[in-house]
Amino acid sequence: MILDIGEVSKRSGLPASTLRYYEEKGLIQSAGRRGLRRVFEHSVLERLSLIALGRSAGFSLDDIADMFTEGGRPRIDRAQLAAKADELNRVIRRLGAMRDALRHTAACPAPSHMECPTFQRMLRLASATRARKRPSLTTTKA
Amino acid sequence: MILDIGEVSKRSGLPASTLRYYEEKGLIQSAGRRGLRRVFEHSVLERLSLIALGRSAGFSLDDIADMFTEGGRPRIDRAQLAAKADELNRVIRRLGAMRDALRHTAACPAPSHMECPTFQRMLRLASATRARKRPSLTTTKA
DNA sequence: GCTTGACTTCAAGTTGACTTGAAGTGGCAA
DNA sequence: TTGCCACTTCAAGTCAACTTGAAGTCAAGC
Repeated sequence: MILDIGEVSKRSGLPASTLRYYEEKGLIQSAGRRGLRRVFEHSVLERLSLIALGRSAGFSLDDIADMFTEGGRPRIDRAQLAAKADELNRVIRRLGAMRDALRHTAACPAPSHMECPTFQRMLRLASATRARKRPSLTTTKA
Repeated sequence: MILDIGEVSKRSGLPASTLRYYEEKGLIQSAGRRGLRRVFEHSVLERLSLIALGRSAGFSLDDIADMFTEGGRPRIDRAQLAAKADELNRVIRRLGAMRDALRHTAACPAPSHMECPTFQRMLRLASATRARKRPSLTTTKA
């Protein structure tokens, strides 16, 4: 089964421009061309799922590219996965504390948040969390 | 107690350029100038903690600016906080599932991850998680 | 045979949060 | 008084992951 870029776009939910970009980056390959047009094998969809997975686990496209350039099929280092899981776990804990503090603050009767000890604890927690480059998440851009 | 930008930088851990940038964005104010130089009140450090908190909870700088331009002291909408907490909670659940799946996969004896049902479930989970703009988190830049 | 519109390339633009560089200023220790 | 160097401004650069636009190609349906 072969697909043109429009079909892959439709099935994967990714715009064609993104697919071209991914190809340029070496994340996916087309099976060839029909005229000018790229022709994709059906398996590219599986590959794209894998890429989505990596992205949502917090890997960069470059990280992901490294994961399966070798050979052709995904080669994923189990130790790397475990390390990523641990990292994720730390993030989750921190976010959990943040969520709880947010909830408390939302319900807190102190006239100013500044006088609320939970809020102050949250402040210290946040300040301790330096060294992250990007907004950590949920940049949903309202 | 007043501080020059170098001192604020040292105490907050933020580069001076970032402090100027924050001032330009209206996130912090200097108490005035001594000659050309900005003079900050000690309270700016508290403000910076607050900003760090907001950032780590996933608010953009603009979001944060909105939170305390009114008046001068932080005005944080409790409903907004609660909403953010809920959003955070959804993220946490998703990340938890991802973490578990990563761990499973790291330990999974299937010869190829593709044959592992948990891995496949994770793939579906990841594919369902579209519509996020930025890499969700932990872009630690190895 | 001709139009249509989905495809193509390539360069440039976008976004958010900063950083960097060049060129200038001025407070303060010696 | 002098000189250092932390400060200043302003413009431009960076980064990742794309998106957009202009200009061109071409397979297929009418």
